[in-house]
This record gives sequence, structure tokens and C-alpha cells, in this order.
Amino acid sequence: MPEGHTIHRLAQDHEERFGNHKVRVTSPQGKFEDSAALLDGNPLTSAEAHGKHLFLGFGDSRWIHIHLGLFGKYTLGDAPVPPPTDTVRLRLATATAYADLRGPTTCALVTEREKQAIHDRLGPDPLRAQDDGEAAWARVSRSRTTVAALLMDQKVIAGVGNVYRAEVLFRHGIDPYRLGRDLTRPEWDAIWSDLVGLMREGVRNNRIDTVRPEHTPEAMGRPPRVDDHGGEVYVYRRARQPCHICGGEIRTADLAARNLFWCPACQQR
DNA sequence: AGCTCATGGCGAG
DNA sequence: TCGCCCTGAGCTG
Repeated sequence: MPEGHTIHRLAQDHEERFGNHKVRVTSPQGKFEDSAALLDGNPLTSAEAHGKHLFLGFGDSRWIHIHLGLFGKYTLGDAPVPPPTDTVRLRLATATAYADLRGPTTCALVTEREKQAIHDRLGPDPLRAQDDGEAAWARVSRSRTTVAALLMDQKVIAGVGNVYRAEVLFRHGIDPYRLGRDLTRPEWDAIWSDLVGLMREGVRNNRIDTVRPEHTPEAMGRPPRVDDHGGEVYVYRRARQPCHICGGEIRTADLAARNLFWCPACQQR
């Protein structure tokens, strides 16, 4: 679940459900207990996302900074609020709705200044209206690192994870091992604007779909199918399966401790 | 019951 | 580059 689109969707959902409502803030698991007690009963005044970081605002310079990491999960629901289980790190609840957070890498009370420091070390986010790809291009175009690694580097571009990384490179026919400095400006601009569109759709649908209409199973005369992460994709987690376009085998490799997926025939640029 | 794996990221070396 | 942290699903036995 947790790439940038998930976090932006969570920010939206929090504002809709809890915005300017007084909320019960608890930590059934106990690990966020003291901070929860400080906020309990206060109104949630805003919710923001930058890349994979979520910030829940409580008035005057108090924010809960949340990062789901690989395992973190949110459960949002309507009343009645179920009894909490012992892995719930953070629960927000009103009379009508609740949000349960489990397994995050980070859940901490931070100041405005600490929040700003997090923004400062993140790259531009395709999902933030005020961001564009300029700062990212400046780094990419000078880098001897592979474009596959650069897309996962949150200092370069914020919010892209392993799925969007693999999929956007496939959609542009780009070899993941190309070096950043060997990308052209038009290639980067195309990647950036494609990510804006794909990730916005990800926020809307709350899942990752990257297959163009002309390549859907229906359009290709094949049986319908949803990939096991919940969306429909070209290459992610499809190792050794046939490429939707050329029929060749999708390959996988380790890259910086993550699984990379690509079609060597379609991605030669 | 115990293993493996997963859409992340940090700090040590 | 490695080990570590967080949780839960899907295996294996």
C-alpha cells in the first residue's frame, strides 16, 4: 500500500472525517501514550502529506508525524468504533468515525520547526501542487546513479516507491540501469508529468493502476486480471511472466536491497 | 509453530 | 552494503 498516493489519500480522508472536530487521541499499544494524552480532546486542524510522510496538525505548532514504512497500515471506519487491539499505535476517534494506525516506522509528536526540517530534506512531490520537477532534474542530470535508484531516493523525488518506479520506467521504455546524467530533459519531463497523472489517479482510486487502456486484458483479448497488490500493472511483481506488450519474460533483480522489475526488450532506451 | 516476504528508511561501518 | 525496526499474510510442516 504505502507509496505517496496512499499518504495523500490518508491526508484527504483525515480532513474529511476529522477536520476541525475534537478527537479522542489514544495509543492502545502504549508506544505513543504520553503524546496521545497531550493531544486528546483537541481538534484536528489540518492534515498534510509530503511524499510518504503524513502530518496531522493540532493547532499551534503541534503535529503528529507519521511514516508507515514497509508494514504500516491504516484502518479508517465509521462508528461504532471497534474495541482496540493491542497493536494499534494511534487511534483517532469521534462519535462518528475512527482511524487506527498499526505498525508505522514513525509516529511522533513534532513541532513546526521539526516538521519543516522534514520537508527540507525531501525532494519535490508529484502530488503537491506547489512542486515541480526542476529540483529533481537538477540532481538527476548530474548523477552517476542509475535512474532506478534515483527514483527511489526521497531526497530527489518524494513519494515514488517500488511500484511507481518500475511502472513509470516501463511506460517510457527506459532501461532502469541508465544513469541519471544520461537521461535527456524531454525524458525526465515525460517521467515527471506521467507520475503526476498516475499518482493523482492513485489517490482517487486508492490503488495503483498503470496499464494504458489499449493494453488492458480486455483490449488485448485476454481474460481480466487484477495483480496481487490490488491494481493492474505492467511489470511490478510479474517476474518470469510474459510482458503484456511484447510477450517476452519480465526480469527481476536486486537493486539497492529492493526488487526491481523490468522488460529488457521493451526498455532499451 | 515457524518461516518468508512485502509498496521503507535509518544508522553503523 | 548490512542489519535492524515495525506487522500480517501466506505458506510449510
